[in-house]
Amino acid sequence: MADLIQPRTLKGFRDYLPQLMIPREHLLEQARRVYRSYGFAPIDTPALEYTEILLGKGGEESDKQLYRFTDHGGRDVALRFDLTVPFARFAAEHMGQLGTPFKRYHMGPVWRGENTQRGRFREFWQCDFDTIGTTANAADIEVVLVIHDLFQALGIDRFTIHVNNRLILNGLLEELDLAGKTKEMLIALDKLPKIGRDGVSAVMSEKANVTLQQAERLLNLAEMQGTNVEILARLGQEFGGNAKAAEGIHRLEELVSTVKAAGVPEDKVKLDLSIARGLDYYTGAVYETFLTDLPKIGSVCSGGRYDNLAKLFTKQELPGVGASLGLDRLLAAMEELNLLQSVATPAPVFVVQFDAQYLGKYQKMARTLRAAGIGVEVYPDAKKVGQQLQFAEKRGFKIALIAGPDEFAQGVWKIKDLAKREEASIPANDVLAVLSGKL
RNA sequence: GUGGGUGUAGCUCAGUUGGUUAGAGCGUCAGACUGUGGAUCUGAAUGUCGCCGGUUCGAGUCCGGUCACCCACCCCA
Repeated sequence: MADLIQPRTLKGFRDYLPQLMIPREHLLEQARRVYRSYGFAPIDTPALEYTEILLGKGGEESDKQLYRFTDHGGRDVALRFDLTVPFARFAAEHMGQLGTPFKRYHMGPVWRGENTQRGRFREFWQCDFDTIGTTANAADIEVVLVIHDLFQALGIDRFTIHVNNRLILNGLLEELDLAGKTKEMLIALDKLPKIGRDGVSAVMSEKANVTLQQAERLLNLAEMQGTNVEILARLGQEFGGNAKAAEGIHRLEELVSTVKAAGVPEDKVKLDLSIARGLDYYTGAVYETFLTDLPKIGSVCSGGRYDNLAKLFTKQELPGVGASLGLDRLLAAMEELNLLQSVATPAPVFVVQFDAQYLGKYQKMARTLRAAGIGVEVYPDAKKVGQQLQFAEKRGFKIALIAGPDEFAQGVWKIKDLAKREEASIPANDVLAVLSGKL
């Protein structure tokens, strides 16, 4: 009569049932395939790190979100809240064996103790890819290509990659003698859509003693709208005077033209001077990817360039650029947009157990097909055929194989297309070939 | 972390001004159908009304707390 423990999960932590886990694994497979196709190599790092490793990179906000505790040995430890900082530690620790440039991808769970919302969890997977050891714009450009190919591989066409370059803002701030106020300016500009020009202006003057004239120039930058070509032209006119800004503009120009030349549709990339990204370590290109049909869920793939990722851990300069796919946010978005197939089985072929006495024959056929790479499930009970077929369809099997005394006497199997409800008798030796053609 | 909203069977919801054994549809399971599944019919199971406590003769219905989810702020994937 012991009291039952209530089965439950923590806030922001979720279970994944097969209907969700099957597409989730599919996303992982596609991400892995695309990353590898560009030459990114896999790495992994521990979920738990010394707290000092994780602290002090992205400001107080991310510090507050750390799951932090003292382990059994009295060590101050924390769960990683992204894959970038652990990578910085990793790179600093192993640079000698890695060599540069080094391209890696890393997929795994991260933890953030912040408030939950739609598409915002406390445990979620990121799929990062980064190139370190080079400042070449080619690497910045490649990030866009990877993101594009990734979403294409996932069968998502309605998305836009928003691109900006912090050099432009930094250059302008430098020119306005506000280089020390970068963070305040970013935060203020970020509020533009909500509080408007005058509001931002007011915040700037209050938080950073910015004059109206200075604010005007910053706002002119942040509010810039138009096609990529128009924006680039106006940027050159208005801000090209500063060396840093000019460099940023040049990099964006090159990015836009190269991506286009590489065959990526123009409308997939949008220059957006309003995206700044809160993370302090970005210094050049920044990227955010939005789904056309669900922009409110936030960016599903973001990243940028950082001058010196590993400076906390090594004196060696380690510039890099990369981005992170928010696997679980994307999955939540796809679920909401009905982009997920509801399949509850990873195997396409179902073998009806017509009669228990033939179990050996059923399993032999199943093994033959499995050896050819086809997933096959044999039903465990010799229930009525109708029930088994109903089960098979509900689970999402594509093909059912049926054989009883009559079939075995004739040396054939019935192959049934569960969706079309058509069946045909096929000689036992041809089953593999016929199935291969159908799947 | 702050503010607002929601919380009744697996799912979508109904439950009159607090009043006897808490309902529907869908779904699930069994049977009609001992070699063939989306139809029909018959029957069945399932809820500590999120959880804890309070007010009351009596609470799903009121109050407080708590947990979870949703929305906004903040930040971000």
